[in-house]
Formats: sequence, C-alpha cells, structure tokens
Amino acid sequence: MSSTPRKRAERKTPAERRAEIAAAARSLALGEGLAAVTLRAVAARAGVTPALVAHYQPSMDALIAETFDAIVAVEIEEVGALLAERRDPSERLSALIGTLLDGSREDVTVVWVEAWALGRRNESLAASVRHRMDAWQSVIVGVIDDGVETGDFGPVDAAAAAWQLLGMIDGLNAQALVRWDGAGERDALTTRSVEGLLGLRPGALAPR
Amino acid sequence: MSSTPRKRAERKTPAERRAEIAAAARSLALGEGLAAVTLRAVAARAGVTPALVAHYQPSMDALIAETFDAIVAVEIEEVGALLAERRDPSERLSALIGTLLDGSREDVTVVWVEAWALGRRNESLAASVRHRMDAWQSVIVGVIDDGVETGDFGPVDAAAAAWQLLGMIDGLNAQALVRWDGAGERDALTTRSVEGLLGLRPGALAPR
DNA sequence: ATTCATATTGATCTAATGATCAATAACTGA
DNA sequence: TCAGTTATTGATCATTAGATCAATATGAAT
Repeated sequence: MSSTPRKRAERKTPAERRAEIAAAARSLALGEGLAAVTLRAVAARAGVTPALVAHYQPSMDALIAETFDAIVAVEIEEVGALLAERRDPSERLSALIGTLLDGSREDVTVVWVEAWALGRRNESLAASVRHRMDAWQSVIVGVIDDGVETGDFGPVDAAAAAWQLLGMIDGLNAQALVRWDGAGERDALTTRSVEGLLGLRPGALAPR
Repeated sequence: MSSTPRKRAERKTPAERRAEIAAAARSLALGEGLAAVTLRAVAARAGVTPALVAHYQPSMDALIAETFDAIVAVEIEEVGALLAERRDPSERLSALIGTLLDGSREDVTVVWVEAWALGRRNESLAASVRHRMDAWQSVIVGVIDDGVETGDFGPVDAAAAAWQLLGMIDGLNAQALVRWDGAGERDALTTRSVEGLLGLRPGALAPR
C-alpha cells in the first residue's frame, strides 16, 4: 500500500464539495457495493480527508441512505423516460419488463440487494428503501392502470399487481446476480407470467 | 454492560462442541441475521471463549457459510416433506407456493437476503448460496416435471420455469421483509402468474 | 498414579470502522 | 489591508472485527 502524497484540497463551495462527495459515494456504491461506502473510501475517492466527509454528513448511515436514494432515483428516471416514449399499454409493459431484465443494471441490482440487507441495521437506509420501493410501484401502477382503462388488460387491482410484478423482477435480478446460468429465458417467461397475472391470453404481450 | 462471570466451560467431545457452536451460530443467524454471526457473538451464545470458536473453524467466513447452508438445508427438507404428502401435481405446486409465501419463514428470508449481499465478499458463502439455490431449483423442477408428464401442466421447460418460479418467490419474500403492506394477495397473484407461466387456464391451480 | 493428548482459555495483535476537535488556511466583505 | 468566517486538515479515540499462541486443565490411556 503506497498512499499518494496528498495536497491540501482546493477550497470549494459547500454545495460543490457536497456534490463531489455524493458523486464519489455513488461511484463507489455502483462499483463496489454499498458496503464499500465507508468514511475513508469515500474520502479517498473524492480526494479529501475523512474528516471532511464527516463534516458534510451527520453520519455515515445518512450518507449511505442518501447514496442509495440517489442511485435509485436515476434508475427510476431512466426507465420512466423509456416508458414515456410509448403509448400502447402492452408495449409499455413489455418495454418495462425487457429493460429491467436485460441485465444492463447489475450494478444497481447489487445496490438494491445490499440495501435490503443493510437496511436492517440502518434505519435511514430502511426508510429510503421503503420510499423508493413505493416510487417504483407507482411507476408500474401507472402502466397497469393505463392498460386497465383502455381495456387492454383485465380488470385487475393495479396496486397489488404492481407489487407483484415488482417483486418478481427484483427476485429474478437478485437471482441473476448469483446464478446467471438459470437466467436464460427470463424475459419470455416473465412475459407469460404477467399475461397470467393480468388476465391476458397467451401471447398478448407482444415481445417486440 | 455487565459480563456474567464465566466458569471454564466443561470439556466436551470435539463433535459435541462443534455441534453446539454450529447451533449457536444458527440460532444467532435466525434471530439477528447472518451479519450477527461474529466470533464473539457466537462464543457468547455457546458459552465459550472466542478462541474456542476459532479453534473449531478455519475462519469466520467458513462458519457463516456453514450456518447459511445448514439453515437452508432444513428449509428445503421441511418443504420437501410437505410435498411428499401430496400426489396431484397441481396440489403440490399450490402447496409449494402457499407455504413459501405464507410469511412463516421470515427469519430464513432474512438469511437469504443477507447471504446474497455478504456472498459478494465471502467466497465460501457465495458457493453455498449457489449450491443451495441449485437444490431449491431441483425441488421445484421435480414438481413441475411431474405435472408436465401427467399432462396437468403444459409442455414447458421445467428447468427454466423452476428458476423463474424460484426467483419470483424469493423476490416477493424479500419485498415482504421491507414492505409487508403491498403483500396482500401474493399467493393468489402468484398462482395466476404461474398459471400463465405453465400454460394453464385461469383457475386451473386450485387454491386448496 | 502418571503420562499424554488436546480441549479450553486469557492475553494480545492487527486492521478496519465511525467520530471528534483543535489548529490551519483560504476566501469574503468591510 | 485587515478581520472574520469557515472549509479543510492531522491527530487521535473508542469500538469492533478476526486471528494467534503460549499456558492451563481435563479426560483417557497406560
């Protein structure tokens, strides 16, 4: 271990520095997992002293919660944008399933799984997790409700169905984290399952 | 904190002591989570010295992996016994879904979630997780294959469908850990989803 | 009884963690 | 130019973690 000799960090606006520290924490979480977001690791990545990181945060628990929150906020925003491009309910639902299961967000999945675990010992994080799960569920409710109104989907309880779909997707992604093998037909099989869930005839959710 | 004055622990057979330590670790994991399985915590619960725990284990990583393994082995065994009582494929599948989603194994679910997270930093644990996921999948394959042969289920790829069902259930249970609210109709909705997954007509999986 | 193997322990080490605080230095406004 | 505010730091604590090892004591074998 050789520690690079450190110059005194340039003095910056609190807002700027705050943002840099937050960015360092996010980058660490996405690269190494939430458990790697420690006082010293964040400080090193941000190029400042541990004491400075502490100066900007009431506690590490809070920084970890904030980091989770920010990462998931971006995730939701991205998928939301994707959905906004489409009108047809079935297409939107297919797009949702497809993008969430395509494996391109493994780093975020790790963050989710670690948040579920760490949330049991970090109340701030647990609150953020609940909050962002609700946010995700709302997005899905929007898609399902839409289809129910147009009659494309059966007359299901959108709220309950959304929780169901969210749970299914989360589980499949967590599974893929550990056993990428068994994850071959996840998209197609999830589509079939959702057809059952929403009372659609087999094949109704066009895989396009 | 007052530490109870400790007598020297009775000298026991290695096998006996090993078993006691393993039991202490299991009890801790089920009660407080895998992260609570530390050298000192296990020693305290087993009524021995940390050094003795270390004496019986090459490393804590190994003990944690072993603990996870044992807990899940019991889980699989219990559900396996439940399945052995039934013959009809649909009934077996319903029983499987029902028992795994009834919330009576929240302690084991916590262990699973923590194992997914900790497995990223504990290779022994990761191996156990993969191993036990495979075991679970095998159990489910058994149920599905059965139904496919009798013609009760459609001609699906049992292996892939089993992974799918396992992922769905795991996700729903993890979700219930954090948001018990949204978990109202999980059994019924999962049943509908599985009907879609296996190419059954709605209602084919009798909820009895 | 004596010997011997080893279960069990106390003491201790090292490496992380989060946190605190007085001291320093850079910017800002007068 | 000077004073005041505060961003930034080095040093240091208190905890907690896993791990090691010489010393002790207990049971079994001779």
